[in-house]
Amino acid sequence: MKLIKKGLAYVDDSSSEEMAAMKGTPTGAGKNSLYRNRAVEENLELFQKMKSGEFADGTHTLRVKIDMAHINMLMRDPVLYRIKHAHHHRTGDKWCIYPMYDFAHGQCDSIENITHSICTLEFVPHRELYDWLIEKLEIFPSHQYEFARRNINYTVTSKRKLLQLVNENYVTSWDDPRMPTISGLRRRGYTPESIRDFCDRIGIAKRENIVDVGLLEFCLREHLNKIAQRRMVVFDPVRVVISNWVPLQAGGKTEILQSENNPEDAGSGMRDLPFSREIMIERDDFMETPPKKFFRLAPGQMVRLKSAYIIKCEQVIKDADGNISEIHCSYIPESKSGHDTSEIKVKGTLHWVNAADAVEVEVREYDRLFKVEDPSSEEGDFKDYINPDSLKVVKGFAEPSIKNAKLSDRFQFLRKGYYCLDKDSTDEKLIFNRTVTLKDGWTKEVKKN
RNA sequence: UGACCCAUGGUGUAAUGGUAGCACUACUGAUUUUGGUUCAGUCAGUUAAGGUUCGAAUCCUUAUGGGUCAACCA
Repeated sequence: MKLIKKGLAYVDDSSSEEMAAMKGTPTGAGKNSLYRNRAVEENLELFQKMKSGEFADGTHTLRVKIDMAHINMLMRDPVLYRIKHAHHHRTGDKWCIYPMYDFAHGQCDSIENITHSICTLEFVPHRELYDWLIEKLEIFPSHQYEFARRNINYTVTSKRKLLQLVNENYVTSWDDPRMPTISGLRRRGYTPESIRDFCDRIGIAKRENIVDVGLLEFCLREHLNKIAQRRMVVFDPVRVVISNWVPLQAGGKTEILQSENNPEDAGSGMRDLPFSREIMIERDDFMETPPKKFFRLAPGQMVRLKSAYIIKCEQVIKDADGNISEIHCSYIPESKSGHDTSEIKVKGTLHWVNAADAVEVEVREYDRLFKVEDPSSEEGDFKDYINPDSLKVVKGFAEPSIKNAKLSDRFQFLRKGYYCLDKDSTDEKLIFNRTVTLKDGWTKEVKKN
């Protein structure tokens, strides 16, 4: 109203197409609207009618009168209000006009006495209009400051693009653990501390950027390493029989061992770990003909079982197809963890679970959502570059203490990665999300050779 | 054929006109009952050309490269 009365705003009857045609181009001036010089009284009356719903959607707009030849296209008489017969939760159906973003922006900031209104770089040209409106409206002078948005490689951060991923079912929901949304990251197991640390490290500036997702993962691992409870879970098991352990049937027993919950946190305590004649280890922790520097199990070689004993591989049992079905090992009784008097030094330590009470769990392994670093800058649609293998569901066999897992717990599955319980879990079936893997020096070593 | 924004190692980000630094990554090595962690170290940078200045990443000019702008979207 103030602008109309000042003779700075007018009601325009042009259609959207007509207005676009008269707007000109970045290199050519636009033309004045036929309705630009309406009398103040007439404008007030028409605007009143727009508001009260006497016109159909799209028939009229309220525009501000600046300069149709302005070098900044946003200053060529931009629209302030358009008619929309939309139901509003406060005004119901009585109020039929809605402001454009540029018109509302400065006033919202001003009403709240915002001194620094920050936004992304594409709004730089809008600042001129923002300032112009504040000046003419004579309201509190908020100021807009622009910075570059933060991008992360192998994903998209645009809300509009993320919306497509949800709507078109490329992911299950906004909180799908592959989504770079707060709810997605949270469900995936990211801690708030790690996200804040990441934000501090990447800083803020005006230049285009794509931050390496590796930095986010570094912040995450650094925090998780300090707080995550250690557990042992075997994913692709092979059975190991401790040949010199007395079988249960012959009076042998299950020994209860102790293991620290977190070696980085002295106050985190210990937990019980059953150990007996038959255990499971990771299939790729054994090789019949190992390369150099393979510090795991191999015929005749010794390794330590974490928090348990040192074992020596004596014999490999294969099935009819030649696949390894069992590995027979002897254990060194004097090498018990914490009471080792054997003086044997081994290079490798393996995680394991006791076969008799292993708990089967489902594990969801996530990978990057896109195959390329910057999906939006590639040819064609960004969705053409979605990684089809971003979710892999696998089985795991966990030590019995896993049954006490709560939704808020963070775990490190030894030598594997960080995991958390997913909300899809039931009492019968525990489901874990892989938050992030551990740094893996060995695969790198293998690739070199 | 216009206007505006931006340009520092592979990545991200610092440096009243005064020694180009920090972090991640990569690579070496040490430690390790997680090939994790930790510790020590190495490689690597001011887009280019002029100008101003005792002195330029910083100021000026031009060039080059990248981004943005023609919704009744936000």
